[in-house]
Amino acid sequence: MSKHTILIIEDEEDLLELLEYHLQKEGYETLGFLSTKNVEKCLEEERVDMLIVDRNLPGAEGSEFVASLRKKGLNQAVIFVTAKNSDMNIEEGFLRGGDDYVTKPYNMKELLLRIKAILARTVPEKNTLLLYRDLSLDLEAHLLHVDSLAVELTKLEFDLLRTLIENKNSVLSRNFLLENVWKNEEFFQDKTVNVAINRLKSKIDPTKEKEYIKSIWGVGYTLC
Amino acid sequence: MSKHTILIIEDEEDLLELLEYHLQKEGYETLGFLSTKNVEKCLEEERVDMLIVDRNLPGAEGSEFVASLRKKGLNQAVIFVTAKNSDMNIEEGFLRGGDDYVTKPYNMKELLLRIKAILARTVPEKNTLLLYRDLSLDLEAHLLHVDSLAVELTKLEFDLLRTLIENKNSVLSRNFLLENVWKNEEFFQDKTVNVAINRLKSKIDPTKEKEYIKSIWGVGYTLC
DNA sequence: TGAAACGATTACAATATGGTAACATAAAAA
DNA sequence: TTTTTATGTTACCATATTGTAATCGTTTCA
Repeated sequence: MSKHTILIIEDEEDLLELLEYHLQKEGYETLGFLSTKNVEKCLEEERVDMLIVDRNLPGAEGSEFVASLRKKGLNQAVIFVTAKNSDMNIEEGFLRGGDDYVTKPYNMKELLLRIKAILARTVPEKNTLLLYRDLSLDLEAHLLHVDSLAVELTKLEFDLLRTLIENKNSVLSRNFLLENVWKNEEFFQDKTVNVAINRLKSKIDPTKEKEYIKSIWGVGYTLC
Repeated sequence: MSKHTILIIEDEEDLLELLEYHLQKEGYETLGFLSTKNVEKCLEEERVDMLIVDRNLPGAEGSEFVASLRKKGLNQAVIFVTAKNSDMNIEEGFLRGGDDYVTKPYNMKELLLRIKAILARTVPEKNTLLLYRDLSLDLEAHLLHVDSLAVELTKLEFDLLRTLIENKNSVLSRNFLLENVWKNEEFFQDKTVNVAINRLKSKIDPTKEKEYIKSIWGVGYTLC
């Protein structure tokens, strides 16, 4: 799963760095800005999941800036950060399209928790993609793309390829595969695996140019 | 548009009344409880859009109660209200499925703003249509338009199509559908789904030209 | 080098799964 | 009440999938 990206506008350089440090430690991508300059362009070019905006910015008021972005279709969640904490200002922030409001000095742990809670609500969960070379297996949609070209697999072939990718650094014995893909190793024979592997190979690589699956003599199969 | 309904669990009776008063003044329906007793039953029977929960409840810990509800499938947003404000407790609240955390004594205006912001994110707008290709599902009016032509669906067919559209990027197993559309997966058989899908298909695409619904052999159904 | 063991490939048959129509029953409408 | 509608079940047929066996090719090792 790819990382969430958080765009931050904060004019105090030290604070921006500190915030970016903590967010990156939590596994987020960050895009830091010291002013609203270039932010719009960045939003057009990058996929951004959330914004953290200081209201006190040089030359612009953070919540007004966000309000103008909202008018242009910004849909991502926004957390306002500010030293101001009078009722009036909090209200303005929410009315101009804020999703949360944190006042300085803020507790970093709390801010991180708020970010996490809001992202959980606003960013739709990505489908789990299993990747291997130019293969991309979408477990939800039950879809395989080979070099971004859709290829149809049967349930057995799909499960087999998934097991191979999930264990891409091991050689899988026929017994292991019978246990994990067929679920009943005693009922079938080793040859069954051979044939299934073969069918899978011919679907994901009909011209036999790419050699995804290698057989290890006397041991089993593995991705190579 | 119908009112949003907010369920409140707060053991201080005065505070509960005050909160209900303000929420009602803002146009919300409220369901007040002095303890966790009967809350589960109420959630089963009433449509609730959000919960406000005090963490300090007689005989139960609010966030533990919410965590247990989440396990049973509660999906609505929860705001915790509490006098506690140590980091540790805020963290617990978020980890147990809270969407926001407000400490007493709280500013009523701010709480109302937070409620509004969260509802805007979590409750799908009633008037929005669910769209898929030339299908348009109006959840309020319980109406389907196919290429702007009205088509009548039964409740079951409607729920089925809604579930398919809401999960348009996933293959849905018959069990998933029995759970989510029929609500009682154990009572019915897989074939029931086949027949229902079939009836739905013939209503939305009687000439079988458009192929909205695809069956994935051995897995389930999906929109294509 | 040659035999044995193992893997690849192909064809075929059995099985599992899905589609469809007909029927039965329960719920809603008239 | 009678009639209509909705929906679960069953039966039967069509088709996709997949195990098996037969055959051919390749590797291993004496």
